[in-house]
Amino acid sequence: MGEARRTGKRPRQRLPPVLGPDFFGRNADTVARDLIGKALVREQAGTRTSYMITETEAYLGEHDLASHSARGRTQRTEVMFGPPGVLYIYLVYGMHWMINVVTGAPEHAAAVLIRSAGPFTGPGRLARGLQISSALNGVQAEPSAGLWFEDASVATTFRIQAGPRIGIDYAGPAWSRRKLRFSLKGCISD
DNA sequence: GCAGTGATCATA
DNA sequence: ATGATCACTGCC
Repeated sequence: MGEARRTGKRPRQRLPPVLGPDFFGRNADTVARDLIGKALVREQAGTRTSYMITETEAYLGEHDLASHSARGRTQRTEVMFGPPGVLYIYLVYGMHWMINVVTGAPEHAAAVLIRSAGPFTGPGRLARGLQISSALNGVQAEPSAGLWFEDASVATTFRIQAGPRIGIDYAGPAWSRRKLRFSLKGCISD
C-alpha cells in the first residue's frame, strides 16, 4: 500500500523534464540562449531548490579565443572535449568557482557559463550560493549528481537580451565584441 | 579605484 | 622550479 495508483481519473502528473544530452548537444550559443528562463536545480541532503537562470555566456569552441579550449587540450580543459551535459567547473582568481555545462558533440570543446540564477547575480556568487566546487567537475548534470537543469519555465513570455561577454578582453576585439552573453531583460543581471 | 587568492599553464 | 595570468568579488 501507500503507492499512488496511476489508473482511474487521477490526472497524469506532469514532471518537468530534465535537460540532457539532446538539449546540450547543440551549438553553445543556442544552448546559452535557450537556458534563459530554465531552472537550475540543486539538491543537497534531501533539500531541493530550483533557481531560474537569468544570465549565461556561450564559449563556442577551440576557434573562440575567449574559450579555455582555444589553448588546446589540457588537464583542465579535458572535460570540455567530452560529451554534452557534463559540468565543467573551475576556479578563477583563487576563490571563485565557475559553473559551466559542456555543449555540442564530443570533441567539440564548447560550453556555456551559468552567470546568474535566482537571487545569485554573478557566476562566483552563484557557485558559492549553491555550494558548488570542483567535486562536480566532469560529472553529468542529472538528479543523481545533485545539480541539474529542468525545462520548468514559470514566466510565459519574456525578452532575452544579448551583449558582449564579461572579462574576456584578452580574446581581442573580434571575439570580445560578439554578443554571446544572454540575459533576461529586466533582471539585475541584464 | 584596486587588492585578494591559488590553480593552471608556459617556460626553463 | 618560477612567474604570469585569470570567464571575479568586495571593499576603498
